Amino acid sequence: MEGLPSDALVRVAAYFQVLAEPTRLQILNLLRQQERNVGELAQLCGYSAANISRHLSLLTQHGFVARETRGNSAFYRIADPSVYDLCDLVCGNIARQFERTASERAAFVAPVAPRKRVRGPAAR
Amino acid sequence: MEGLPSDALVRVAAYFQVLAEPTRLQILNLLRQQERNVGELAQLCGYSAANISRHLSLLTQHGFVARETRGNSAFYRIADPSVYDLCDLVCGNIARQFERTASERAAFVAPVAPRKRVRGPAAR
DNA sequence: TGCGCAAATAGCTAAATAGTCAAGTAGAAT
DNA sequence: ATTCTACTTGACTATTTAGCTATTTGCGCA
Repeated sequence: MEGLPSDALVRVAAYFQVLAEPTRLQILNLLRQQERNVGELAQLCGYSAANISRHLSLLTQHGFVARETRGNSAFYRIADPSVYDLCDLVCGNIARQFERTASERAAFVAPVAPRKRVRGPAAR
Repeated sequence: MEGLPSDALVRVAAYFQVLAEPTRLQILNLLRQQERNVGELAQLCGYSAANISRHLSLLTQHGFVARETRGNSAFYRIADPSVYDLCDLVCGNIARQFERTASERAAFVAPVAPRKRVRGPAAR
């Protein structure tokens, strides 16, 4: 994405925006296993069906999931599995950040030598 | 990211949120070439230095960029190049979406056979 | 034809946030 | 020391949006 025109950046940002919401990530996670209808997803997520329906609408618009109406339910399934690769990449980055901050914290904590516990009376 | 606990989803969502903003993507794009100070970035982006400074603060907090003060300027550079892999992946997905919608559009337009232009008088 | 259920939408509220300008802060240079 | 410059932060506004409840739509079925 070297020299992207500004409206391309807008589009990429919109794509990220769809994924920038815990409830939508949870939905994607649930659909990883199997397709689900709105009511099931609502119950599993612990939100109203109206809310989940909106999220699903957004996910559909952006091509993350696909809708199929069957009986009088609407079933949703993953349309683009590559989103999971994306999430895995992000998880990796976050894990690295964790290590980084952990070692930074260590830089503050470590200087005081670890006290040697001798016959200590049950601490705490 | 199979069975992530809900606070992990919150963290992943926050990560995506940082990238869900055209101005921040533009900043990351600019820093791809070389490090820059706040004033330069502000001018290149066409926003106030205050605004850009805020964006840079967020990017720094999340480990995307690193700050180094030199002279009386603050220079920023990319701290985690893997963000570009992420963006490339997203660009690929968006491109595929484009093709998909293009072929869907074609399904509406194509049925009318392409008219054969015969000695046409300058159309339009 | 009308009933009943699932999903989608309308309308609302509260919270988050990108942008602004103004004020504060901290080095550099005179 | 004072001033200049660059960056940051405070305070505000406007916009977006995740959640709710209530209503409408659409399909299956009696």
